Order: sequence, then structure tokens, then C-alpha cells
Amino acid sequence: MHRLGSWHYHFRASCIINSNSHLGAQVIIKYAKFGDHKSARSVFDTVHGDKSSSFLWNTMIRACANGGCHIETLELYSSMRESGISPNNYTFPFVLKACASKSLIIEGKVVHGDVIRTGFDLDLYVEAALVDMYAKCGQTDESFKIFDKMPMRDLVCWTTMITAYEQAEQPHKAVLLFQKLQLEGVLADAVTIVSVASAVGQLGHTMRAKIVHAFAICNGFLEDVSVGNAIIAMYAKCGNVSKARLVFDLMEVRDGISWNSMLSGYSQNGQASEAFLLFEEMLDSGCKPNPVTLLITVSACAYLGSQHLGRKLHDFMIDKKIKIDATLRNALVDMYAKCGDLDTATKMFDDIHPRERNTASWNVLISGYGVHGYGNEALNLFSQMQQAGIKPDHITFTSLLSACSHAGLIVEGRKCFADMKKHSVTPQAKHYACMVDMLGRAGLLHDAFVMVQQMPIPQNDSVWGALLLACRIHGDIELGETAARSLFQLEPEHAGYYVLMSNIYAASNRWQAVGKLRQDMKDRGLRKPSAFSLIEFGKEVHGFFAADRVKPYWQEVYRKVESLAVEMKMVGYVPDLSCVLHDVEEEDKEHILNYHSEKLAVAFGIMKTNPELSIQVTNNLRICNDCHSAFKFVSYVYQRKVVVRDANRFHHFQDGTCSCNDYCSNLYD
DNA sequence: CTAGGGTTAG
Repeated sequence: MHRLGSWHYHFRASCIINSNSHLGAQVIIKYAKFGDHKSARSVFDTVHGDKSSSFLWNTMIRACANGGCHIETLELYSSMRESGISPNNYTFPFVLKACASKSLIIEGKVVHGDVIRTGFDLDLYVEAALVDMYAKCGQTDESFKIFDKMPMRDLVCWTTMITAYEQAEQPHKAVLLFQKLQLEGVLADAVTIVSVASAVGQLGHTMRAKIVHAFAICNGFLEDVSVGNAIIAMYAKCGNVSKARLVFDLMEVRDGISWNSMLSGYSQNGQASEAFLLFEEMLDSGCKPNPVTLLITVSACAYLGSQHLGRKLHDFMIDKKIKIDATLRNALVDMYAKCGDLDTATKMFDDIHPRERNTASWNVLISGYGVHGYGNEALNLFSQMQQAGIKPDHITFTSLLSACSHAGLIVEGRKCFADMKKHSVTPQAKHYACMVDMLGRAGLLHDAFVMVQQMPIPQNDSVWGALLLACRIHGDIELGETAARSLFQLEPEHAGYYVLMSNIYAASNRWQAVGKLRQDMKDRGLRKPSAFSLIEFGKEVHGFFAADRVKPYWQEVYRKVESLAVEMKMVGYVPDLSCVLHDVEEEDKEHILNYHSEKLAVAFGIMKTNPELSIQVTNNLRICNDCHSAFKFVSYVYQRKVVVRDANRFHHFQDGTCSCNDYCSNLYD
């Protein structure tokens, strides 16, 4: 109101006197420009002038739609029609935009009918709005039908369709459309590039990413902050974080999204400590973190397994009086659970007002108990969730099934799976993957294979991957090869599956087959992801890579790892050499094993921490068989509790046993 | 006799 207040009365008065809809429309436009659509509406309601023209209605509908009041927009549209005023090519785009924003497909289809009846279906703007509406309502095919039939298309129409594919996670189609656009000789603009960059990020294709980047540079689009942001995200999703950082560093202007994109890039690529450095830099630069920033950093802590940093972040939020909304609180619960502090996670969950506990809140807690191997507690939480009247979703069942799998609760897991339909959740490939994992774990390889073969939806890499993992654990070369064949077809660029299959061969000393797979990987330019482990005690956080020689104290750690191996061998530890992929001398194999990142971290923990304390280590991949066996000996010989969180779950080592009941696998060497 | 559409972090 403030500045516009006096205008309001001034213009309202003159509007009433003049009954001039033109002037009224001008005032409405002015109010809308300042985002004050309420005042706009009151002018609209006051002007009882020439409402028979659609102009005033259109202006008001536009003000409303742009002001984000989508329901009011639709109400206005209804009143307009009831007043007998015919909508036109200026009306439809805004009404459709309102439908799109709220995913109101039924209403959208009604408006589509109106469009056809009034004969505006050949208007460029109306068609583009229809394409957009169907896309935002999740009906991409319908969008394409309209797009495909358009007699004329301008750049905005193309961009709308490209964005539609990108949003529907069909990046390949988005990129193809972009190429077609160029063949038609239309020059893309900054907005198009933002969408294309996002699509290429989904593809994860570094070469294409470089082309998009070059395209943006050549056309001067990089001066646009949103283009820079999209390119940062694109490189990060392709795994090229350093390139992303370069673009970030070269930006002349940055906004909150630039920082968030870069933070998220580090987080997605496992570079959590870099994420924290950047977060501090962000604070120093005076850019205030928004809720998304905190969400990214909290989940980085969860990924990294750093309780200390997570706590610091939580304190920061309390200190700065940042509003912790439901989403952020769920992320904090998740972080505490994944950092090994189930008590705090549970306490935080209990502190959430029951009314504010949503499906996601229950999901993170169920998954938290699951990864710790507490299957029964997870099932118990699920009953409580139902008693509380909260509807489970597909994530709830993923967490539950994997909880059952971790705890070896096969009967319960099968029941859960069968019960999904009752909760109107259709099993997706990931649910089948959990089942295959669960059966495979129990050695029921045949059942697992039947499950894969008989699933009513297409098999994806996660189900075959679960089967391959089971074959590794139970040493089934033949079934493993079947799984691997499908995997190499589905995901030829995924290094992990090559490594897993070579592990199976290596365990049976089939070195020729191992060598062939290694060569395949080389030919395709694939590299296994590098392993790292993190250990923290008190306020210290230390990270180790495999065969890490960058720490100033590395020699000391190496000596400790070697001496640990010697001591443990005296009480029966036998290095599991099948965890080494190379065909090298036995003695070298032992060295390779000793320098696994998780062993370095545990050795460092033994050196530096008080013997009464447990050793907490996080590994970004899955713990290997040999490390798993070694830590059982460590827990026994040194009478120390060792807790390792790998990519899959928590392993609590105590008195020579592990809470996972030895269901682990050496994905990588 | 006015007015209009497509984008990035989660």
C-alpha cells in the first residue's frame, strides 16, 4: 500500500466518476506491477463501468495469475464466463498458467475445450500455454501432440516443449528437440539454454555439457546469472565438479542459486568438506543462506556422516533464529540418524508436533532404524505411523523393505511387499530390488532370480544390480554373468557393475575374465569411483582416500595399519585376497588391502582416540569383505567398538561380530 | 483500442 496508497484513492475516485474501464485497467496494471493484486482486485470490483468488454477481465485475470493467486484466477474466469463475456486469446494463456501451476488437469481440460469452442486453438500464445499446461500436469505426450500439430512455432514454444521433456526426466528427447531447433535455423536464447543445460545434466554426458557451455559462451548468454547457475549444476551432475567450480569462480554476478548449485554439486559428488568450505565462504561474502542452502548442507552432513558438522549447522540455525520448517526438520532427523546418533534423531522426531509429522518425517526415521539394522523397530514405527493416520508412500516401503533386508527379516519383508497394494502403492523397480536383495542375502538366489524374471514392470539396473551383488556374496558365476549381461546393456557406463562382476571372477581366480572386463572399462573410459572414509572425534574431522599419502602423518598411519595386520594374523585373521582385483603377487595384494581408506581411518582412530571410545567411520562406498573381517578382529583384539557406516548401512563391530550378520560385499578394491 | 507465453538450487 505505502507508496501506492494515495494513488489508490485518487484513481478509485476518478474511476467511479468516469466509469472508464480503460483507466481502471491501467490502475490494475500498476498495482499488479507492484505485486499488490489485492488492491488491483478492489479497483476491479469498484469499477462497474464497461465490464462487457473482456479487456478489464483479462487485465484482472493477468494480475491475479502473475500474483500467484491461481485459484482466484480460475474463479475470475468462471465469473467472466457467467457474465456472458467471451474469453479470448489474451484470456486463455493466464487461465492455463493458473491450471499449470496447481497441476489442475481437469480444469485445464475444460479450458482446453473452451479454447477449441471459441476458435482460439490456432493462436500461438494459446497453443504454447496449452503445451505448458499439459506438461506441468505431467502429461508430456499430450503436450507433444499439440506442439507437433502447431502450424507455426516460435522460440518460446520450442523452449516450452524442451522444458517439458526436461521436467519429465526425458533428457534425451529434450536434447534431440534442441538439435532439431537448431536445424530449423532458430537461434536459442538464454532461457532455452537453461533448460537444455538441465537436460544434459540429467544425461550426465560431459562432452555434451561442454558443447552447451561453449554455445552459451559464444552467444554471450553466460552473462545471464541463471545460465551460469544452470551450467554449474550441469557440470556437477556430469561429475565434473572442478569445471563447475571454474564457471562459478568466473561469474561476475552471483545469486543465492549460484551458491546453492555449487554447494549441491559438491554434495552430490561426495565432496562434502569442499561444500562446507564454500558454505563458510558464502557466509563471509554476505550472501544469506536460504532454506534450500541449509537443506543442501544438512544432507551433505548426512552423506558425509559428520555428526560434528551437522550439529554445528543445527546450532547455527538455532543461533541465527532460522525458521526450521517441516522439510528442514526432517532433513535434520535424517542427518542425526545417518550420522549414527539415533537417540537425537528419535528425540527430534518426538519433539515434532504430531500434527506436523508428515509422511517424510516417518520415512526418515524408519529408514534410520533400518540402516542401523533394527528391522523390528522399523516395522514397529510403521504400525505407529498407521495408527497416527499417516499414509505411507513408495519411499516408506522402500525404507521398510530395506530395513527387513538389513535385519534378515524375510517373512516380514515378503508380507510388507504383499501388503503394498492394500496401501495403494504400486511396487516400483526399487521395491523389487529390495526384495531381490533380501532373498539374495539369504542365499535364495533362485527365488531372487524368479522375482526378477516375473516382475510385471521392466527390469532396471537396480534389480539386476541387487542380483549381481547376491551372486558375489554366494559366488555364483553363472547367474552373475546373466545379471551382468543385462547390466552392461542397461548401464554400459556404470563402472560399479564391471567391478562387481570382476570381483566374482577374481574370487574364483579367473584372471583372464577379470582382465577382459578391466580392458572393457578402459576402452569405455570408465573409472571406478574413488573411495574415501571419514573419521571424527570431538571436533576433529579427518578424511582418507584409498592409499592416501597426502596427510602429513601418513607414514605413521601406514605403520599402524601394517602392525595391526600382523597382530590380528596371530589370532587368526586371514586377509581376503579375493577383494583385490589385480593379478599381482600375494604379498602386494596384502598391501593393497591394508591401504583401503576405511582401514586407514580405523587405524588412525586407534592411534588417536581414547580406548574407551568407540571408533566411528563413514565410507562412501560399500565396505569390502576384507575390511569387514579385519574390523571384527579389531573389535575383539582391542576390545573396541567400531562403527562403520558405508553406502548401504551401519555396521556395529563388537566382540568379534558385526550387527549386519556378515552381509556385506566388496564392490570395489 | 490497450494486454501475452518459456528457465536454474531443493
